[in-house]
Amino acid sequence: MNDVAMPIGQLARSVGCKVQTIRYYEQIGLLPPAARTAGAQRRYGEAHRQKLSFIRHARELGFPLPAIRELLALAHEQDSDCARADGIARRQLEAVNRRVAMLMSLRSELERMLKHDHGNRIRDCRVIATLADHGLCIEAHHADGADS
Amino acid sequence: MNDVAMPIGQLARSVGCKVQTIRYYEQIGLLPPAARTAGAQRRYGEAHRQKLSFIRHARELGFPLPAIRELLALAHEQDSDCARADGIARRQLEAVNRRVAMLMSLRSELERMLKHDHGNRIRDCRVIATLADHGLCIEAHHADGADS
DNA sequence: GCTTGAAGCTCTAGTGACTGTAGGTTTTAG
DNA sequence: CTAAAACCTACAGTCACTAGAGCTTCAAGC
Repeated sequence: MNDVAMPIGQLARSVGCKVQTIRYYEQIGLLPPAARTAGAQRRYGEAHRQKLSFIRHARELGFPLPAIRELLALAHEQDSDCARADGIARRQLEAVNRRVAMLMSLRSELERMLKHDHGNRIRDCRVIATLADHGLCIEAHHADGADS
Repeated sequence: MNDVAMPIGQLARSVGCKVQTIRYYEQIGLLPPAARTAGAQRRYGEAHRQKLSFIRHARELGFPLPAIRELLALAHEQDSDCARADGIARRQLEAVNRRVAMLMSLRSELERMLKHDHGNRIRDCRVIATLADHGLCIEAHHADGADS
């Protein structure tokens, strides 16, 4: 294993993210500053790789960076209570559940829009009509929080 | 019906969005500029309300603003072909399907993380462990990888 | 007609989580 | 020793809003 002295590009490839993302994480203090060569290039070891991997994995699960920051702090204090980490994950699960539910209803509406589209002219187009008239929806999706 | 001369706040409430959002849509040219009172306040009629409703509905369905812009243009030329609108909706459906699939796998991992969490100390915490070790995943979520 | 408070106005900056670009320097393979 | 790839900093841009400062206008009650 090339445990030490890994340049940033190699680290990026090894965890599947962009070089700039790593620099960004360092900039906002999510990753500790890397060691530098005489020419000021970053060099990483296994500890950094693991931490970055943790961050990326949590990001893929949809955790926002503040939550990840908290999880990282928690992971460091080995004897602290698990309940906080548990709570963060639970909140994340609830957010995921909400998003899934919303997307499923959106999907059914899109499918319905496409299935019933008989006209080949805009004035008969179900897609446009459905979007224009909220009343044509089966379900109301205007839950609350705008989601990205 | 107060068909004409509706101020921005009332319009915002009637479609369930923020006042700033409406001004933003006007600014980026998604909504045509409103009529103004002598004192330069915006006043809206039914046509504006319908257009804004269309936009909000499409946003709730996950359409990005450029796609909505295209749909609005399409809806205007009443005799153009429906295929383009259809294509946009179809692409959107595919995106929604991908997102649902991803979120479902994320959900199952989050549930697994929480279910198997027996330790009440961080060192036994499944949540932290799962995030730390990518190998504990059932499925890999790293959709695309610019890997060697 | 006058007052008052809610609602409106513009303009600017901030959000989250990156991504891209310009212009220069360092490393590394041949 | 050279040339190309990878690296560096610093800053601007993305998307779709959201928030705030500091001011003006509107509508209702008296």
